[in-house]
Amino acid sequence: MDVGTAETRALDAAEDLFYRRGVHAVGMADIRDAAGVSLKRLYQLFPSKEQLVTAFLRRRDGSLRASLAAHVDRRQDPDQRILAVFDWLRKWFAEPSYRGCAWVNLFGELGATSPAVAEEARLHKDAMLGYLRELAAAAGRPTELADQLLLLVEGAITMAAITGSEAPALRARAAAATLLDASR
Amino acid sequence: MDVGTAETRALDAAEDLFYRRGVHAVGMADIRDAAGVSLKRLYQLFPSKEQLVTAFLRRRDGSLRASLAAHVDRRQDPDQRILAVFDWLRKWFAEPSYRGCAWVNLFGELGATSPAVAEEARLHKDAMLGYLRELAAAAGRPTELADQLLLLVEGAITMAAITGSEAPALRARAAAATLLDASR
DNA sequence: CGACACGGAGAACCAGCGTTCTCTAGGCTA
DNA sequence: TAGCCTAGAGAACGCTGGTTCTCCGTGTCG
Repeated sequence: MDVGTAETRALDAAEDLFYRRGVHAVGMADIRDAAGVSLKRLYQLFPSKEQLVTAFLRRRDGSLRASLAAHVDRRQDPDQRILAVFDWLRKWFAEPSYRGCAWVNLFGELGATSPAVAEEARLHKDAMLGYLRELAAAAGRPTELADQLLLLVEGAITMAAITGSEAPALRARAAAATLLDASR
Repeated sequence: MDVGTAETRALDAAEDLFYRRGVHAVGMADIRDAAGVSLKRLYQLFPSKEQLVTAFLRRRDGSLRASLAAHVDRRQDPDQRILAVFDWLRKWFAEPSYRGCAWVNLFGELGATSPAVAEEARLHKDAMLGYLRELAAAAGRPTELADQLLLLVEGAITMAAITGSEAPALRARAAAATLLDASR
Protein backbone atom coordinates (compact mmCIF):
# COMPACT_ATOMS: atom_id res chain seq x y z
CA MET A 1 0.00 0.00 0.00
CA ASP A 2 1.46 3.36 -0.94
CA VAL A 3 1.83 6.22 1.47
CA GLY A 4 -1.03 8.29 0.12
CA THR A 5 -3.48 5.43 0.37
CA ALA A 6 -2.36 4.63 3.91
CA GLU A 7 -2.81 8.25 4.94
CA THR A 8 -6.28 8.43 3.42
CA ARG A 9 -7.38 5.21 5.07
CA ALA A 10 -5.96 6.29 8.42
CA LEU A 11 -7.80 9.60 8.24
CA ASP A 12 -11.00 7.87 7.15
CA ALA A 13 -10.82 5.54 10.12
CA ALA A 14 -9.92 8.35 12.50
CA GLU A 15 -12.80 10.48 11.30
CA ASP A 16 -15.29 7.67 11.60
CA LEU A 17 -14.19 6.37 15.00
CA PHE A 18 -13.24 9.60 16.75
CA TYR A 19 -16.45 11.28 15.67
CA ARG A 20 -18.60 8.31 16.56
CA ARG A 21 -17.12 7.44 19.93
CA GLY A 22 -14.84 10.29 20.97
CA VAL A 23 -11.07 10.30 21.16
CA HIS A 24 -10.33 8.65 24.47
CA ALA A 25 -12.74 5.82 23.77
CA VAL A 26 -10.81 4.87 20.62
CA GLY A 27 -7.32 3.41 20.77
CA MET A 28 -4.65 3.52 18.13
CA ALA A 29 -5.15 -0.22 17.76
CA ASP A 30 -8.77 0.44 16.80
CA ILE A 31 -7.57 2.87 14.13
CA ARG A 32 -5.11 0.26 12.89
CA ASP A 33 -7.84 -2.38 12.64
CA ALA A 34 -10.33 -0.10 10.92
CA ALA A 35 -7.82 1.38 8.49
CA GLY A 36 -5.85 -1.79 7.81
CA VAL A 37 -2.69 0.24 8.34
CA SER A 38 -0.02 -1.05 10.69
CA LEU A 39 0.89 0.81 13.86
CA LYS A 40 4.37 1.36 12.52
CA ARG A 41 2.99 3.09 9.46
CA LEU A 42 0.48 5.06 11.50
CA TYR A 43 3.23 6.47 13.68
CA GLN A 44 5.35 7.28 10.65
CA LEU A 45 2.49 9.31 9.19
CA PHE A 46 1.25 10.82 12.47
CA PRO A 47 3.89 10.88 15.21
CA SER A 48 1.27 10.98 17.95
CA LYS A 49 -2.42 10.39 18.49
CA GLU A 50 -2.97 14.11 18.96
CA GLN A 51 -1.51 14.80 15.52
CA LEU A 52 -3.83 12.24 14.00
CA VAL A 53 -6.71 14.03 15.70
CA THR A 54 -5.75 17.46 14.41
CA ALA A 55 -5.09 16.04 10.94
CA PHE A 56 -8.53 14.52 10.69
CA LEU A 57 -10.10 17.75 11.96
CA ARG A 58 -8.31 19.76 9.31
CA ARG A 59 -9.41 17.43 6.54
CA ARG A 60 -12.96 17.38 7.85
CA ASP A 61 -13.03 21.16 7.96
CA GLY A 62 -12.43 21.23 4.24
CA SER A 63 -14.94 18.58 3.30
CA LEU A 64 -17.68 19.83 5.61
CA ARG A 65 -17.48 23.37 4.36
CA ALA A 66 -17.28 22.19 0.77
CA SER A 67 -20.46 20.21 1.30
CA LEU A 68 -22.17 23.25 2.75
CA ALA A 69 -20.99 25.49 -0.07
CA ALA A 70 -22.17 22.99 -2.68
CA HIS A 71 -25.62 22.98 -1.13
CA VAL A 72 -25.78 26.75 -0.92
CA ASP A 73 -24.62 27.10 -4.51
CA ARG A 74 -27.78 25.44 -5.73
CA ARG A 75 -29.51 28.73 -4.96
CA GLN A 76 -29.11 32.02 -6.75
CA ASP A 77 -31.05 34.46 -4.62
CA PRO A 78 -28.80 35.87 -1.88
CA ASP A 79 -31.48 35.54 0.80
CA GLN A 80 -32.28 32.00 -0.25
CA ARG A 81 -28.59 31.16 -0.12
CA ILE A 82 -28.56 32.15 3.54
CA LEU A 83 -31.62 30.05 4.30
CA ALA A 84 -30.09 27.14 2.40
CA VAL A 85 -27.53 26.88 5.19
CA PHE A 86 -30.30 25.71 7.48
CA ASP A 87 -31.66 23.26 4.93
CA TRP A 88 -28.20 21.78 4.78
CA LEU A 89 -28.21 21.49 8.56
CA ARG A 90 -31.45 19.59 8.45
CA LYS A 91 -30.06 17.10 5.97
CA TRP A 92 -26.99 16.68 8.14
CA PHE A 93 -28.98 16.20 11.34
CA ALA A 94 -31.05 13.51 9.67
CA GLU A 95 -28.04 11.30 9.03
CA PRO A 96 -28.06 8.32 11.40
CA SER A 97 -24.41 8.89 12.23
CA TYR A 98 -25.02 12.49 13.30
CA ARG A 99 -23.49 13.20 16.69
CA GLY A 100 -23.02 16.96 16.81
CA CYS A 101 -20.11 19.08 15.77
CA ALA A 102 -16.78 17.25 15.88
CA TRP A 103 -14.96 20.38 16.98
CA VAL A 104 -17.37 21.15 19.78
CA ASN A 105 -17.27 17.54 20.98
CA LEU A 106 -13.50 17.39 20.88
CA PHE A 107 -13.21 20.81 22.45
CA GLY A 108 -15.27 19.51 25.35
CA GLU A 109 -13.19 16.38 25.60
CA LEU A 110 -9.71 17.77 24.98
CA GLY A 111 -9.91 21.55 24.83
CA ALA A 112 -8.64 21.96 28.36
CA THR A 113 -5.63 19.71 27.88
CA SER A 114 -4.78 20.08 24.20
CA PRO A 115 -4.14 23.60 22.91
CA ALA A 116 -3.84 22.17 19.40
CA VAL A 117 -7.39 20.82 19.47
CA ALA A 118 -8.73 24.04 20.99
CA GLU A 119 -7.05 25.96 18.19
CA GLU A 120 -8.57 23.72 15.51
CA ALA A 121 -11.99 24.46 16.96
CA ARG A 122 -11.31 28.16 16.92
CA LEU A 123 -10.14 28.02 13.31
CA HIS A 124 -13.14 26.02 12.17
CA LYS A 125 -15.65 28.34 13.78
CA ASP A 126 -13.80 31.31 12.39
CA ALA A 127 -14.03 29.82 8.91
CA MET A 128 -17.75 29.23 9.34
CA LEU A 129 -18.18 32.83 10.45
CA GLY A 130 -16.22 34.02 7.44
CA TYR A 131 -18.47 32.08 5.11
CA LEU A 132 -21.62 33.42 6.71
CA ARG A 133 -20.22 36.93 6.43
CA GLU A 134 -19.75 36.41 2.70
CA LEU A 135 -23.34 35.26 2.36
CA ALA A 136 -24.59 38.18 4.45
CA ALA A 137 -22.56 40.69 2.48
CA ALA A 138 -23.84 39.27 -0.81
CA ALA A 139 -27.35 39.76 0.51
CA GLY A 140 -26.59 43.36 1.43
CA ARG A 141 -26.83 42.65 5.14
CA PRO A 142 -24.57 43.95 7.91
CA THR A 143 -21.74 41.87 9.34
CA GLU A 144 -23.61 41.58 12.63
CA LEU A 145 -26.23 39.45 10.95
CA ALA A 146 -23.61 36.81 10.17
CA ASP A 147 -22.57 36.66 13.82
CA GLN A 148 -26.17 36.14 14.82
CA LEU A 149 -26.69 33.48 12.18
CA LEU A 150 -23.64 31.63 13.46
CA LEU A 151 -25.21 31.49 16.91
CA LEU A 152 -28.32 29.93 15.41
CA VAL A 153 -26.23 27.42 13.47
CA GLU A 154 -24.19 26.43 16.53
CA GLY A 155 -27.22 26.27 18.76
CA ALA A 156 -29.04 24.05 16.29
CA ILE A 157 -26.02 21.75 15.95
CA THR A 158 -25.83 21.34 19.72
CA MET A 159 -29.52 20.87 20.32
CA ALA A 160 -29.88 18.40 17.46
CA ALA A 161 -27.06 16.33 18.92
CA ILE A 162 -28.40 16.27 22.45
CA THR A 163 -32.07 15.79 21.66
CA GLY A 164 -31.51 13.54 18.65
CA SER A 165 -34.03 15.53 16.65
CA GLU A 166 -33.67 17.43 13.43
CA ALA A 167 -36.29 19.98 14.54
CA PRO A 168 -33.66 22.52 15.64
CA ALA A 169 -32.78 23.06 11.99
CA LEU A 170 -36.35 24.17 11.28
CA ARG A 171 -36.45 26.41 14.32
CA ALA A 172 -33.14 27.97 13.39
CA ARG A 173 -34.31 28.51 9.83
CA ALA A 174 -37.43 30.30 11.03
CA ALA A 175 -35.39 32.50 13.34
CA ALA A 176 -32.95 33.24 10.53
CA ALA A 177 -35.82 34.25 8.26
CA THR A 178 -37.07 36.65 10.92
CA LEU A 179 -33.61 38.17 11.32
CA LEU A 180 -33.33 38.52 7.55
CA ASP A 181 -36.67 40.28 7.33
CA ALA A 182 -35.73 42.61 10.14
CA SER A 183 -32.45 43.65 8.53
CA ARG A 184 -33.94 44.28 5.11
CA MET B 1 -16.23 14.49 59.01
CA ASP B 2 -19.92 13.68 58.71
CA VAL B 3 -21.49 12.15 55.65
CA GLY B 4 -23.20 15.32 54.46
CA THR B 5 -20.02 17.35 54.58
CA ALA B 6 -18.09 14.65 52.76
CA GLU B 7 -20.71 14.51 50.01
CA THR B 8 -20.71 18.29 49.61
CA ARG B 9 -16.94 18.45 49.44
CA ALA B 10 -16.79 15.57 46.98
CA LEU B 11 -19.33 17.25 44.72
CA ASP B 12 -17.53 20.59 45.02
CA ALA B 13 -14.28 18.98 43.95
CA ALA B 14 -15.95 17.03 41.17
CA GLU B 15 -17.65 20.11 39.80
CA ASP B 16 -14.47 22.16 39.88
CA LEU B 17 -12.16 19.54 38.39
CA PHE B 18 -14.46 17.84 35.88
CA TYR B 19 -15.64 21.17 34.53
CA ARG B 20 -12.16 22.62 34.36
CA ARG B 21 -10.30 19.68 32.85
CA GLY B 22 -12.89 17.17 31.65
CA VAL B 23 -13.70 13.79 33.12
CA HIS B 24 -11.02 11.52 31.72
CA ALA B 25 -8.27 13.99 32.60
CA VAL B 26 -9.23 13.85 36.28
CA GLY B 27 -8.70 10.74 38.35
CA MET B 28 -10.55 9.68 41.46
CA ALA B 29 -7.31 10.31 43.34
CA ASP B 30 -7.46 13.94 42.22
CA ILE B 31 -10.98 14.19 43.58
CA ARG B 32 -9.81 12.66 46.84
CA ASP B 33 -6.97 15.16 47.15
CA ALA B 34 -9.11 18.18 46.30
CA ALA B 35 -12.02 17.17 48.50
CA GLY B 36 -10.01 15.79 51.39
CA VAL B 37 -12.30 12.76 51.35
CA SER B 38 -10.80 9.28 51.33
CA LEU B 39 -11.30 6.95 48.39
CA LYS B 40 -13.16 4.57 50.65
CA ARG B 41 -15.66 7.25 51.55
CA LEU B 42 -15.93 8.46 47.97
CA TYR B 43 -16.89 4.97 46.80
CA GLN B 44 -19.38 4.62 49.64
CA LEU B 45 -21.10 7.82 48.54
CA PHE B 46 -20.74 7.30 44.78
CA PRO B 47 -20.25 3.66 43.78
CA SER B 48 -18.57 4.61 40.53
CA LYS B 49 -16.95 7.55 38.82
CA GLU B 50 -19.86 7.79 36.43
CA GLN B 51 -22.26 8.19 39.32
CA LEU B 52 -20.13 10.97 40.74
CA VAL B 53 -20.30 12.64 37.34
CA THR B 54 -24.08 12.43 37.08
CA ALA B 55 -24.47 13.55 40.70
CA PHE B 56 -22.43 16.68 40.14
CA LEU B 57 -24.35 17.41 36.94
CA ARG B 58 -27.65 17.14 38.75
CA ARG B 59 -26.55 19.44 41.53
CA ARG B 60 -25.11 21.91 39.04
CA ASP B 61 -28.36 21.90 37.09
CA GLY B 62 -30.15 23.17 40.15
CA SER B 63 -27.63 25.83 41.09
CA LEU B 64 -27.11 27.09 37.56
CA ARG B 65 -30.78 27.53 36.86
CA ALA B 66 -31.33 29.09 40.27
CA SER B 67 -28.61 31.61 39.47
CA LEU B 68 -30.27 32.38 36.15
CA ALA B 69 -33.70 32.73 37.71
CA ALA B 70 -32.35 35.03 40.43
CA HIS B 71 -30.87 37.28 37.78
CA VAL B 72 -34.04 37.33 35.71
CA ASP B 73 -36.15 38.05 38.77
CA ARG B 74 -34.48 41.41 39.17
CA ARG B 75 -36.63 42.54 36.24
CA GLN B 76 -40.36 43.05 36.19
CA ASP B 77 -41.14 43.70 32.56
CA PRO B 78 -41.71 40.40 30.73
CA ASP B 79 -39.67 41.43 27.71
CA GLN B 80 -36.85 42.65 29.88
CA ARG B 81 -36.90 39.39 31.75
CA ILE B 82 -36.22 37.57 28.51
CA LEU B 83 -33.34 39.87 27.64
CA ALA B 84 -31.96 39.46 31.14
CA VAL B 85 -31.15 35.88 30.23
CA PHE B 86 -28.50 37.19 27.87
CA ASP B 87 -27.12 39.64 30.44
CA TRP B 88 -26.72 36.69 32.76
CA LEU B 89 -24.86 34.86 30.00
CA ARG B 90 -22.48 37.76 29.62
CA LYS B 91 -21.66 37.75 33.31
CA TRP B 92 -21.10 34.01 33.16
CA PHE B 93 -18.86 34.20 30.09
CA ALA B 94 -16.73 36.83 31.80
CA GLU B 95 -15.77 34.52 34.63
CA PRO B 96 -12.15 33.37 34.26
CA SER B 97 -13.16 29.80 34.91
CA TYR B 98 -15.71 29.79 32.09
CA ARG B 99 -15.25 26.81 29.82
CA GLY B 100 -18.59 26.32 28.10
CA CYS B 101 -21.58 24.28 29.10
CA ALA B 102 -20.70 21.34 31.33
CA TRP B 103 -23.41 19.20 29.76
CA VAL B 104 -22.30 19.92 26.21
CA ASN B 105 -18.67 19.27 27.10
CA LEU B 106 -19.46 16.03 28.84
CA PHE B 107 -21.83 15.01 26.10
CA GLY B 108 -18.98 15.41 23.67
CA GLU B 109 -16.63 13.46 25.88
CA LEU B 110 -18.93 10.73 27.16
CA GLY B 111 -22.25 10.97 25.36
CA ALA B 112 -21.42 8.15 22.99
CA THR B 113 -20.36 5.74 25.73
CA SER B 114 -22.43 6.79 28.73
CA PRO B 115 -26.20 6.86 28.28
CA ALA B 116 -26.52 8.30 31.78
CA VAL B 117 -24.49 11.38 30.86
CA ALA B 118 -26.34 11.79 27.58
CA GLU B 119 -29.60 11.67 29.50
CA GLU B 120 -28.43 14.31 31.97
CA ALA B 121 -27.65 16.59 29.04
CA ARG B 122 -31.08 16.03 27.59
CA LEU B 123 -32.75 16.76 30.91
CA HIS B 124 -30.78 19.92 31.46
CA LYS B 125 -31.55 21.33 28.03
CA ASP B 126 -35.16 20.38 28.45
CA ALA B 127 -35.30 22.27 31.73
CA MET B 128 -33.74 25.31 30.10
CA LEU B 129 -36.30 25.14 27.32
CA GLY B 130 -39.08 24.88 29.89
CA TYR B 131 -37.84 27.98 31.64
CA LEU B 132 -37.60 29.97 28.42
CA ARG B 133 -41.12 28.88 27.53
CA GLU B 134 -42.36 30.27 30.83
CA LEU B 135 -40.65 33.56 30.12
CA ALA B 136 -42.04 33.64 26.57
CA ALA B 137 -45.55 32.81 27.73
CA ALA B 138 -45.41 35.54 30.39
CA ALA B 139 -44.45 37.97 27.65
CA GLY B 140 -47.37 36.84 25.53
CA ARG B 141 -45.14 35.25 22.91
CA PRO B 142 -45.63 31.93 21.15
CA THR B 143 -43.87 28.78 22.26
CA GLU B 144 -41.79 28.80 19.11
CA LEU B 145 -40.00 31.91 20.30
CA ALA B 146 -38.64 30.01 23.28
CA ASP B 147 -37.20 27.34 21.01
CA GLN B 148 -35.48 30.00 18.96
CA LEU B 149 -34.16 31.74 22.05
CA LEU B 150 -32.72 28.47 23.27
CA LEU B 151 -30.75 28.16 20.04
CA LEU B 152 -29.30 31.60 20.61
CA VAL B 153 -28.41 30.72 24.20
CA GLU B 154 -26.72 27.47 23.20
CA GLY B 155 -24.93 29.05 20.28
CA ALA B 156 -23.61 31.82 22.49
CA ILE B 157 -22.45 29.35 25.15
CA THR B 158 -20.54 27.36 22.55
CA MET B 159 -19.01 30.30 20.75
CA ALA B 160 -17.97 32.00 23.98
CA ALA B 161 -16.21 28.85 25.08
CA ILE B 162 -14.34 28.30 21.83
CA THR B 163 -13.40 31.91 21.11
CA GLY B 164 -12.82 32.88 24.74
CA SER B 165 -14.83 36.05 24.21
CA GLU B 166 -17.96 37.29 25.90
CA ALA B 167 -19.11 39.02 22.72
CA PRO B 168 -21.48 36.18 21.75
CA ALA B 169 -23.70 37.20 24.66
CA LEU B 170 -24.13 40.64 23.16
CA ARG B 171 -24.78 39.25 19.68
CA ALA B 172 -27.32 36.81 21.05
CA ARG B 173 -29.01 39.54 23.02
CA ALA B 174 -29.34 41.69 19.91
CA ALA B 175 -30.78 38.78 17.95
CA ALA B 176 -33.19 38.01 20.77
CA ALA B 177 -34.37 41.61 20.80
CA THR B 178 -35.03 41.41 17.06
CA LEU B 179 -37.01 38.19 17.48
CA LEU B 180 -38.98 39.77 20.33
CA ASP B 181 -39.82 42.78 18.19
CA ALA B 182 -40.89 40.59 15.32
CA SER B 183 -43.25 38.52 17.46
CA ARG B 184 -44.90 41.47 19.14
C1' DC C 1 22.10 -16.36 -6.00
C1' DG C 2 22.87 -13.56 -1.82
C1' DA C 3 22.73 -9.42 0.99
C1' DC C 4 19.81 -6.04 2.31
C1' DA C 5 16.12 -2.64 2.96
C1' DC C 6 11.35 -2.42 3.87
C1' DG C 7 7.04 -3.28 5.95
C1' DG C 8 3.80 -5.74 8.81
C1' DA C 9 2.23 -8.42 12.91
C1' DG C 10 2.30 -8.64 17.27
C1' DA C 11 4.69 -8.54 21.68
C1' DA C 12 6.65 -5.62 24.99
C1' DC C 13 7.09 -1.75 27.85
C1' DC C 14 5.46 1.62 30.75
C1' DA C 15 2.34 4.74 32.71
C1' DG C 16 -2.23 5.98 34.25
C1' DC C 17 -6.28 4.96 36.58
C1' DG C 18 -10.79 2.78 38.43
C1' DT C 19 -11.61 -0.02 42.07
C1' DT C 20 -10.62 -2.90 46.08
C1' DC C 21 -7.98 -4.45 49.92
C1' DT C 22 -4.90 -4.22 54.05
C1' DC C 23 -3.25 -2.36 57.95
C1' DT C 24 -3.27 0.62 61.61
C1' DA C 25 -4.78 4.15 64.83
C1' DG C 26 -8.29 6.18 67.45
C1' DG C 27 -12.42 6.47 69.91
C1' DC C 28 -16.57 4.44 71.92
C1' DT C 29 -18.82 1.01 74.94
C1' DA C 30 -19.22 -2.23 78.68
C1' DT D 1 -9.12 -0.98 80.93
C1' DA D 2 -10.13 -4.32 77.15
C1' DG D 3 -12.47 -5.27 73.03
C1' DC D 4 -14.56 -3.64 68.91
C1' DC D 5 -16.10 -0.74 65.27
C1' DT D 6 -14.91 2.89 62.17
C1' DA D 7 -12.32 5.53 59.02
C1' DG D 8 -8.35 6.86 56.62
C1' DA D 9 -3.86 6.23 54.20
C1' DG D 10 -1.86 4.05 50.98
C1' DA D 11 -0.65 -0.18 48.59
C1' DA D 12 -2.27 -3.51 45.49
C1' DC D 13 -4.70 -5.32 41.53
C1' DG D 14 -6.15 -5.57 36.92
C1' DC D 15 -6.89 -3.46 32.83
C1' DT D 16 -6.33 -0.22 29.15
C1' DG D 17 -3.82 2.15 25.91
C1' DG D 18 0.09 5.13 23.75
C1' DT D 19 4.35 4.20 21.99
C1' DT D 20 8.33 1.38 20.81
C1' DC D 21 10.73 -2.78 19.71
C1' DT D 22 11.59 -7.46 17.82
C1' DC D 23 11.23 -10.72 14.59
C1' DC D 24 10.26 -12.44 10.25
C1' DG D 25 8.89 -12.67 5.38
C1' DT D 26 9.24 -10.49 0.92
C1' DG D 27 10.95 -8.36 -2.88
C1' DT D 28 14.77 -5.89 -5.00
C1' DC D 29 19.26 -4.83 -6.53
C1' DG D 30 23.96 -6.05 -7.49
